Order: sequence, then C-alpha cells, then structure tokens
Amino acid sequence: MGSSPHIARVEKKLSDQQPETAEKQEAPAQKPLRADAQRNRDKLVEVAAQAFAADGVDASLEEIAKRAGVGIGTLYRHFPTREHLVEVVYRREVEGLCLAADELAQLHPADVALELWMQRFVDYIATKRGLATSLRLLLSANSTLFSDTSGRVSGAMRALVEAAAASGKIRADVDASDVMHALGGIYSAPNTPDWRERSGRLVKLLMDGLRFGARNQ
Amino acid sequence: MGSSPHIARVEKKLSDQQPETAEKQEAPAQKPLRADAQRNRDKLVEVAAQAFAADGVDASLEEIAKRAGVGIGTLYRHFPTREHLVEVVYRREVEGLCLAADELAQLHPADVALELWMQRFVDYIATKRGLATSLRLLLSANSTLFSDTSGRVSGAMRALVEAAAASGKIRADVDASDVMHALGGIYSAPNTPDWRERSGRLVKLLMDGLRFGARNQ
DNA sequence: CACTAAAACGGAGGCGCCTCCGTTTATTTA
DNA sequence: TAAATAAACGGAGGCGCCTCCGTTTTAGTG
Repeated sequence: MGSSPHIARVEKKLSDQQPETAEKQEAPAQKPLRADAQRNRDKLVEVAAQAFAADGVDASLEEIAKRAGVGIGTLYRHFPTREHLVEVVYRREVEGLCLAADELAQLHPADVALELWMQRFVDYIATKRGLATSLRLLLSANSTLFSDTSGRVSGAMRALVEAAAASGKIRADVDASDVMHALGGIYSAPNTPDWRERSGRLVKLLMDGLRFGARNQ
Repeated sequence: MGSSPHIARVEKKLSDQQPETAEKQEAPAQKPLRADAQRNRDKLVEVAAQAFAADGVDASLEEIAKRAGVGIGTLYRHFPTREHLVEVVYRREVEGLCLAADELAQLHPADVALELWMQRFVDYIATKRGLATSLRLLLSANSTLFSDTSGRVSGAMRALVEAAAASGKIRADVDASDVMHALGGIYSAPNTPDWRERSGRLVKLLMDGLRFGARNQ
C-alpha cells in the first residue's frame, strides 16, 4: 500500500467500543495480564510504533503482528480496532516525551536540556503529523485523550523552561507559553521533504534567541 | 458487514484527489460521457443510494457494482474512492429534496406542501444520519459541499414557509429559521428504532402549531 | 456501411481486514 | 510435581478493497 489510493473510510459508530483508557500498559490497574500476554502486548506496541512512524496509520496490521512474532488473532485480542492500537502508541509517545524531559533535566545544564528536548519534540510532532487525520478523529471522539496528552506535554515543557530561566541560562522574560508559541511554526509548516532540517534550524534559532541576554553566561 | 466491528480508518491525505465538484451528472459541464458510460454511471448512483440508505456507508462496493450490472472496475473508474460516490449520492439527495419542494408547492395548498415536504425532509435526515461520520469528514474536508447543500436546502424551506405564510394557511409570525429550529429536535434525537414515527409525529405537531391562529382557515 | 481510434468495460488477482475456534501455555490447586 | 482450568495463542478462511490490463463497445470518418 505504498503511495496510491488516498482513502478515507469510516464506520457508523465511533461512539461505542471506544478505546476508553486502556491502561494495562505498565500500571496494572486491572487484572495483571498473564506473563506471555504482557510480553506480546508490549512487543506489539513497540513494533506498531515503528510501523506507524514509517508507513503512517495504514500500516498493515498483519505485518505488525508478524514482525512482533505473534498471530493476527493475538493482535486483535489486545487491540480490537486499529484505533485502540493507535491510541496506545500515541499515549506511549507522549509518555516517552515527558519522561525524556526529566532525564534531560538531570543530565544537562538547563538550557541544553531544553534544547535537546525541543529537538525530541520535533520528532514527536513528526509522528503526530503522520497520524494526523486519524488522530484528529480520535481526539475529537475521545476528549480525555486530548486533555490528558496536551496537559502532560505542556507541563513537561513548562518545567524545562522555568528551570532554564531560573538558572539564568536563558532570559527570564519569557515563559513556556511563549516558547510553545514560537514552536507553533513547526506544527503548521508545510510537509516538505526538508521539513525535518528546517525544524531543527528553527529550534537552534529559537535557542539563540532565548540565550541572548541571559543573566548567567 | 452487518453489525460488528465499528472501525474508523483514515488515510493520510484527504486533501489531494478531492471529489472537487464532479458534476457530470446531468449538466454536461465537461465532455459529455459516452452513452453507455452515462447509463452505467446513473445506474451506479441509483443503486448506491439504496445501498447506503439500507446498509450505511460501508455497503459493499462490489455488491453495488453487481446490482448495478457492471464490473467493479467500472465503478472505480467513475468513482475513484468511496467518498466520491458518497458525495455524489449525497448531492443527488439534496437535489431531489429541493426539487420536491417546487413540485409539492405546485400540486398542493401551501400548508400541505410544507407538511409533505417536511415529511420528506425527515427521510433525508434519516439517510444523512446513516452517513453521519463519513459525511462529517467529507463536509469538513470539502467546504464547498457544505455551503452548497446547506444553502440549497434552507433556500427550499424558506420558499415553502414564506408561501404558506403569505397564503395565510399558517401563522405569519414565524419564518423559515424558526421552523428549521423546531425541526432541530429531529436531527439530534437519539437513534432509537422508533425514530421515524417519532419524527413523523413531531412534524404533525409542528404543523398544528403553525396552523393555529392562521389568518385563512 | 466498414473501419478505426478512443473510450469504456469487467473481472481476475493480490492484499488486508477481522472472526472463529481448535490448540497451546501459564497459573492454580492438590 | 502432576492435574485441572482458565487464559492466551495463532492462523485458516471468508470477504471486501482496489489495480491492472486484455476485451468490447461506441462514435466518428471515408
């Protein structure tokens, strides 16, 4: 299904059988999965993340199952619809992004942490664009998903910006929402092949601006 | 595909290869189709309208082709994506609805025309609900479609209401937007099995209210 | 008419989706 | 450790999607 058809197919009810908040991932809120089940589930999500990133939301589920080393039936038992899988992958993406914020903050000076994190943010946006239409549908059909994730991400960013500002590595007269705003250009930039580089440069540029006139260094 | 899966699949680009305004239907804006082609195309649209009404947007295209007495290839040549077909069917629906307004206005007293037309409007809404998710996507990806159709429909309604008011068959202190508003309940009513009857009753009720205190009869 | 180019047809084939159910495996119990 | 049972597995099978291309039909033209 390389590059041809451009289809949008949609079933009647997005309403019932919603992904809800399938959180068996790591926090065993429900019955702890059997060991093999948990293993397979994790592998599936991991492979799916790669596949979606590489081929978009329409990556073949059978291919994903195969690459995860399980049968297609197993995939469907864990994720009854494609959207369940997309949602879990997306949540994992967000989780990773926020986790990276903490790690980077511990390993680097505040300004460097912010810069590195913004680079990672670019990657995140990249996959988010790949899933664009599908995500838009999901996010509108599942408002928790939207508020959960956007809250988490902007929280992570706020922490980084405030730390950098407090340490005097970047100017103090900006806050997280300013930075988010500045990054807005990345999200809305056209989907050209050089999008990635362009975004990288934008981040560097932004960082230079942020460092200019900083108290400390 | 009776009642099982509840899927929503979506491809990356709704943008390119949009249905545009494929108007070869009756007004030969472009090259007039070859006779056989036009015949097949018309038949396809007609059968598709029935199929979508009966089974929802996910009606099998192969089944539609078969029932129209053509090969699946022919269907795809005329309508490269399911959405092309949905759009044309939907436009035809709107067309029919508006045409009916004129006809009814000529054959019946103004108030009766309005009532009959509203009954027909209920049918129209019924199919529109069947296509709900898909249509929402289409309408948001193709703004002309939305403005075209909603304009035509409300225009038709306005003509009927004003005629009825002018003839004194219904009270004069309401206008088309009031009536449309009153019909709003139909659109948002839950999808129960008795939806149809319920809506029929609503129309009658509304008409009684409109006739009450009318100048002429 | 007969001929021809262009247009249209149609269905086989390859692929992906999803369900269903017989088989295998992990966990619990004795 | 062995047996019992619940949980999970996985792939065959049936169906729909869509493309591709050899065949047929139509609409001109002489």
